[in-house]
Amino acid sequence: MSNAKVLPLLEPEAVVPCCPPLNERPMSADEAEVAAKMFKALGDPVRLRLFSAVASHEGGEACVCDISDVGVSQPTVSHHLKKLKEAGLLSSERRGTWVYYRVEPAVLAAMGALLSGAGVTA
Amino acid sequence: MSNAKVLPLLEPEAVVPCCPPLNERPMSADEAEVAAKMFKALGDPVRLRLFSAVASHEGGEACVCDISDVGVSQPTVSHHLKKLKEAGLLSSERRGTWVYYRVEPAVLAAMGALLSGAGVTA
DNA sequence: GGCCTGCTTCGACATGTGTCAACATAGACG
DNA sequence: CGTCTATGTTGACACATGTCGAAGCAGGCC
Repeated sequence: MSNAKVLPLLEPEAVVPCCPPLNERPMSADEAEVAAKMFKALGDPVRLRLFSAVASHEGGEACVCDISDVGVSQPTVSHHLKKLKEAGLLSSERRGTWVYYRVEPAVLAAMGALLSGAGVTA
Repeated sequence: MSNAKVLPLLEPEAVVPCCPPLNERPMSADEAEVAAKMFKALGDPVRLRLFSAVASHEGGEACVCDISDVGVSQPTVSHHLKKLKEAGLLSSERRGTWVYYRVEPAVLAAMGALLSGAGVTA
């Protein structure tokens, strides 16, 4: 565990191109599968609060200890953070004693792109 | 397709003020409860496809018969449309033999506002 | 080394959710 | 009025999900 940490090094091209805006064309089954995962990740109140806590925290990252005051047990907090990480919305990094979570801007942008304009056009 | 299209005429006051952007401040439990409902509604692939089909349809509305080709049975389509309606994302109106569903722009705007900027700031 | 703190994983449980077949309802059309 | 088509509702069932307590792992500190 002491050797190099293999970082993703996500290039700007790697921005999730998941899908066109919702109102551009009917979504394909595959697109919907991908996009629904992201929405579902934010479809739980506890996860939404955790995510918001991380997103609004200084520097865009927060230690678990800083955000675990959402009314559920600590294992549950960990469970939800894992879900958010699996959905690509958060990334985590251990720094000494604490584990820090950070928002993944690319995925957020993708979701925003999905919604933006969806109610505007006809 | 030959009859009149009744446009929504929603007043601007009706915009759902559900919550601040995700990165502005940690969400309260109540806010998260409300917002999570909307995300959860789009957190299913079938619902996402149905919604996208309505949103991308001409005039922003579509008859059930136009969008029910998503690979599940008709009752299931009806069930999901009901869920989307309960979440405030769609509204329905019976016109003669057919029922037309239409996107609710205000809620879409609210969701977009939640996400917009969430990955941009720090 | 031994312990203490922070976080994750495991096992179990209750509840929620997606799905379908069968039935019910609403208009249109004869 | 009877029937046909288009949607919605009900009941049932399998599966996913949220939650917790207990145990495990990682790293700092004495």
